[in-house]
Amino acid sequence: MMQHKHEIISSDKALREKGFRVTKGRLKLLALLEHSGQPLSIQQILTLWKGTPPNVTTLYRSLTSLNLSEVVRRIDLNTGIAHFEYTPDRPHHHHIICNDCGTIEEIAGCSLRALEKEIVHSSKQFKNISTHNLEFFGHCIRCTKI
Amino acid sequence: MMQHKHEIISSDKALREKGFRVTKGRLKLLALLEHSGQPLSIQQILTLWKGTPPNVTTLYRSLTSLNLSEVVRRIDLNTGIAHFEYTPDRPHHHHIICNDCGTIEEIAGCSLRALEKEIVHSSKQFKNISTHNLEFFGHCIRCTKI
DNA sequence: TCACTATTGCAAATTATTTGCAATAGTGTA
DNA sequence: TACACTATTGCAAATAATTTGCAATAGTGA
Repeated sequence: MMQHKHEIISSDKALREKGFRVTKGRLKLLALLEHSGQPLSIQQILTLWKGTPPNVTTLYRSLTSLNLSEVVRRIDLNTGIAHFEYTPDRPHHHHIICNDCGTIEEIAGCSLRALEKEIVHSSKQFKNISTHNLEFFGHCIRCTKI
Repeated sequence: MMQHKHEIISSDKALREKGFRVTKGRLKLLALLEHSGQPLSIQQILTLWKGTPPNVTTLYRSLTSLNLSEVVRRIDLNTGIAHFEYTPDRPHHHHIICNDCGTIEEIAGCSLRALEKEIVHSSKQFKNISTHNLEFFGHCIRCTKI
């Protein structure tokens, strides 16, 4: 309980530091994302929303602010639409997506820091890597059997 | 010269094996992608096209076929639109993209095979990874100075 | 509590991508 | 080479995702 409270407060801070306001809608959106435990698309967010959902436009704008505040991460699962996941208090990680059914599995941890250093070291144009997107694709056992 | 011819012929084969036809438009598209040496968006392809460009619809359809033939790879650079790059005779690799100006630098090689094995080993739902998308983001030196 | 400005909702505009259909062009076979 | 078969193309129109403008509303600091 207290921990949950604590997370909300830290998201607050992240937003404020970027000059964004902490609104009820954004908090509810964050709670929804945190709760789902999965990267969600805009449509999925609207479906899961309890009560009157915000306007789609608002959702896009909120997610952009949250993303810039690094409280939410925007990821691309090769589906052509954006997905968003809650990031505070969760280690950076990646996913495997089933090419057939779309099942998403989270992969614990990420060991690419060393690789980033190497890249920055040998690159001429880049001396700084802020982040990376890594997603794996394959077939889950259910879809392999079929 | 001969080498170039050779590459075209192997793309031919890849298309045919998937039951696709080798058309003039597709060959020209492949040549364009190969030549640019960069992942290109649909709009960029149209801009770079010499002579009367194909219809956008055709471009989408051709790129889909080429992608299925594994002669072209569709990648997501977090820009919201699809990018396509030529793959034959080139080792699998990734990119760094500048968050400010969009500069794309190719990173030679890819060392994720071992990681893929580990993942498959510890995953319950996935026993097979067919591919992965990995892109790094940062600021190029030009944009860092500004 | 008040003034200032970011955020929201709504309608409408963009932009990316897909679909249907008739005309055209590749491909295998004779 | 000619022919039949069917994938591909172009065009128009439909979807789908995302963005923009503007007035009303709500969060923030003083």
